[in-house]
Amino acid sequence: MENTATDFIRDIVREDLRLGKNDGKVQTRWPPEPNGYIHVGHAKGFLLAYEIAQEFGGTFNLRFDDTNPAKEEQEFVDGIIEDMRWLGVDWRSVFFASDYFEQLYEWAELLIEAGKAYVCDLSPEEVSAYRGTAIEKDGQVITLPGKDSPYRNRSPEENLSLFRRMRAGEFPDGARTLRAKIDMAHPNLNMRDPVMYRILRATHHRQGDAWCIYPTYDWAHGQSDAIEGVTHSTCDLGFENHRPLYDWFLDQLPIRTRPRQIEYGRLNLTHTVTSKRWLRQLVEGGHVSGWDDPRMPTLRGMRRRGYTPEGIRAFVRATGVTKSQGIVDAALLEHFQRQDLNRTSPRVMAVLDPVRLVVTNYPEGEVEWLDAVNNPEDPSAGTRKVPFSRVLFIEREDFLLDPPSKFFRLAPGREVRLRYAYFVRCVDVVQDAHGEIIEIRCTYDPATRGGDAPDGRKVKATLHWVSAAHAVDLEARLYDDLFTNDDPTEVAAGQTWLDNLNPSSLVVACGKGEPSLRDARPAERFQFERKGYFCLDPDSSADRVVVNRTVGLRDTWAKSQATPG
RNA sequence: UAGGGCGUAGCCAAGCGGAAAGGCAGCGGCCUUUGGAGCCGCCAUUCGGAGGUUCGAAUCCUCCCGCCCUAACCA
Repeated sequence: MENTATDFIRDIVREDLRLGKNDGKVQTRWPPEPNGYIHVGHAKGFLLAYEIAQEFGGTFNLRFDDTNPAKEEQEFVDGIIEDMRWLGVDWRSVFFASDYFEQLYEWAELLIEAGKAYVCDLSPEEVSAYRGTAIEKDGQVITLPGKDSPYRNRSPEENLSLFRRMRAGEFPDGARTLRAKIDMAHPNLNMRDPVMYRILRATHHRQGDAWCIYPTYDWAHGQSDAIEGVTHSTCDLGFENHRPLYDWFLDQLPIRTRPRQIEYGRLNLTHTVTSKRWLRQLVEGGHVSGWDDPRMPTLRGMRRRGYTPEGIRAFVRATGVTKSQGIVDAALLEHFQRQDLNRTSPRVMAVLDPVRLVVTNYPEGEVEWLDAVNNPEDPSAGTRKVPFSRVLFIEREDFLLDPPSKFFRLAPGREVRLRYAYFVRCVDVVQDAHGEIIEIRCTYDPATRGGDAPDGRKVKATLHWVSAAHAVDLEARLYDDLFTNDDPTEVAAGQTWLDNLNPSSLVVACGKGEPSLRDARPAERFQFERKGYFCLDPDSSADRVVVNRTVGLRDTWAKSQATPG
């Protein structure tokens, strides 16, 4: 794979290698919690870890961070694996933090025996108060120094006994915790005797009811990295101030390898949200059709929309790896999608807003099968036959009764080319009682068959079209930004972030497509000439063709119309 | 408030003491049987601000300003 990318994390890996750390090995991992489906932001995370392992001849593993049975489900582990595979990522092994519960438990006893952990009977509110959690005072937020828990000085023997009874299920949920004995005055709140175990009776998706105490993230994460032999443990900036704790735990344990946590800024995209909490609300609130709604930034949403794995990877790569927190313009994602789709998508003609065009001097009942190029970017894609006949459909917006000067398309008396077919000249227009155009009447020049005029005359426009008698009906789902503003988390006074939803993020059009579309398979991608990239939706059936617009073509004409002047 | 981070063009982002890469967006033009694609050109006298060190600073030092994160028995 061609990837000369470099960034501060790769610099660290390179330097560690140069210094001979970790016996010259590189091992990375990606540790999702199986509590939802993954999105582009996650893709940045695992692509980074995966590609680093590849570039440095190392190992990449997938590990599910399943330490909270209350939120996790098998459905999501399956979904995450499926989505990662689709993006083209693979791994040496799939691990589960829950497989380390016994080891973690033993290590916890080790800490207790060393006087480094204790069982605490404080309630969550009390823990928070003793910790010196920030409070508001005189309009100012202040942080108080922490106070020792009254249970902090229990003997190792008593702690061990209590901890074993916790595991044995002798106490109710939430009654006690095991806490690390670090420093209640530490400026980093994470170091003020963090909780290592909580009592929680919930059925774990893999462990069933084997446990009623569960390790917290902090007590499980670094240890899992160490057990697996991870050398470089990447995560997002949100975990920066957990690093001292990550290191502290590792310092107490008899481990053979020493993982290093490195944080990077997460990927945010304009006009969408990338937070499982918000995405879940969109799904559960019915604002989208599901986790795979084509407007969702989830990998399955993007897949259904027709985005290509290559395009997504190129996009993620282009955004770089830094510690700054930015919002990347969604136009960059679209750019990489168009770039990939342009060279790979077969072209097809489809009309999204059809209006009848009758070629008055073309023989009734006659059909010609004309040659059309499948992909001008790829000669090996070959050609296909497209039927031409007397009655056609063209795009309603390609005709104007009274065109402005810059409008090159069809108008009364004007001649244009029908792609791969003939030059036609508009000779008449039929309107209904409301002035709505119901039929455009043209004559064609038989000498221009294929689209070239032997006399060398030029036309200013080439239109796409379909033969009415041969057309397949299309339900075209046209997507726009899910949210109207760049950053949907910015909420106007008196509103919620849901008020930022774009009411026209989905528009359904009833179109007409060339007959080859009848044989399309779900997920198959096309370029509808002059309109955009589309793919077949799984909602399609034998008598219904449903397509999703992945992304439109760049349209400088529409743009110039949108901003007159 | 404390602790941890971050500030280079509209958006990402290189740069690490010798004198502002690149991509996206935008704007012109060429070309075109997709107003697509492609091609060419333009787009930061300046790097959050102010001082200082230096022959020389986006890069080093000092102070200031702004923004973000954390303060769950979530991850």
